[in-house]
Amino acid sequence: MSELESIEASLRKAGFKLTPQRRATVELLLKYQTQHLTAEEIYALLKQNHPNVGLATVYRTLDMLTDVQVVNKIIFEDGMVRFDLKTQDHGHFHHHLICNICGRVQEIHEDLLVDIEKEIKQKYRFEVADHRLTFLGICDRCRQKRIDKN
Amino acid sequence: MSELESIEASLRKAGFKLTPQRRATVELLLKYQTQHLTAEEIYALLKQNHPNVGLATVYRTLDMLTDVQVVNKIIFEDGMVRFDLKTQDHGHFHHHLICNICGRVQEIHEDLLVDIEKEIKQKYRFEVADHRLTFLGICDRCRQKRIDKN
DNA sequence: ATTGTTGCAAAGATTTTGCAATCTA
DNA sequence: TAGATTGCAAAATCTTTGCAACAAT
Repeated sequence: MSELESIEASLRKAGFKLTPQRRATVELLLKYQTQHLTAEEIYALLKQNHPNVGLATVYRTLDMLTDVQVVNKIIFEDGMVRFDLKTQDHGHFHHHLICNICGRVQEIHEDLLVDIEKEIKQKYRFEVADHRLTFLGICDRCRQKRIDKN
Repeated sequence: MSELESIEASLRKAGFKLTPQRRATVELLLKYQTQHLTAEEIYALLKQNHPNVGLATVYRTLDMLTDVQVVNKIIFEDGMVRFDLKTQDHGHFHHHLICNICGRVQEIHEDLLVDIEKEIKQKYRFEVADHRLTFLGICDRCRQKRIDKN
């Protein structure tokens, strides 16, 4: 079963109808998997092939996909709301490196926090269900450019 | 020099005038240091003693305080923009535990990421300038309540 | 006195909602 | 066919801005 089919099955299972708009949105999210798109960006890309899709539908579809756990709704430090397909292999171990210079958002897929979560549980008696970890700084590309300039 | 005086000195140094509205805002942030207030919350609290302060002024004051590094503008997973006084002792080692049940935001003041930042730098050649770490889960209080119920 | 600052109201930006028309199952 | 879904426009939120009056240095 392809990833698309598996997502479509999740929707049906949750009792949602599979409309062309929803299918197109899921396909688009699959295509741009590595990126973190905003609702407006998704809307603009969708318009290219589906000129009369409405922005409200995009918002509603993204909400629904968030509900059924197909996408992650991520709010970064800049306050931008971005949507991101949840994929099996990435699971919940998914952190971000945000470059202060070029603004690029890089994902890293490894769990860095296993030991720290244990520590949190012991010290604060806090049951960790999920976490968000973001590093802000200067990415490799921008660092290289800086060196080149001098 | 009190914390208030030191903040007022920062403002003057940056060329800003010290108006009653600004002083009141800083005093309020000092008073509610442990909390993360939204602009609206700050506005409402301010109104109690300064009934004719404007919301726009609150936003402008908070922007200015962010510029001069007196407050942190933090955007959590819920998308709410919150403001938080930067204090010497807390520095940049300041993480959050957010309870999924009661919504309480708890700060923890220790640097958990020293080793991880080194790893990030080596693996991704990313120069870390700052970080944001948030744990989502169930706080001690809510966990206790759950146990009591059974 | 000069320049920054304020409050207000209007404008922006983003997201949500009401509703009649339309589609999916 | 029945109920969910859509597009549109209007509304709701949150934040910013223009401007004349005002206040801090």
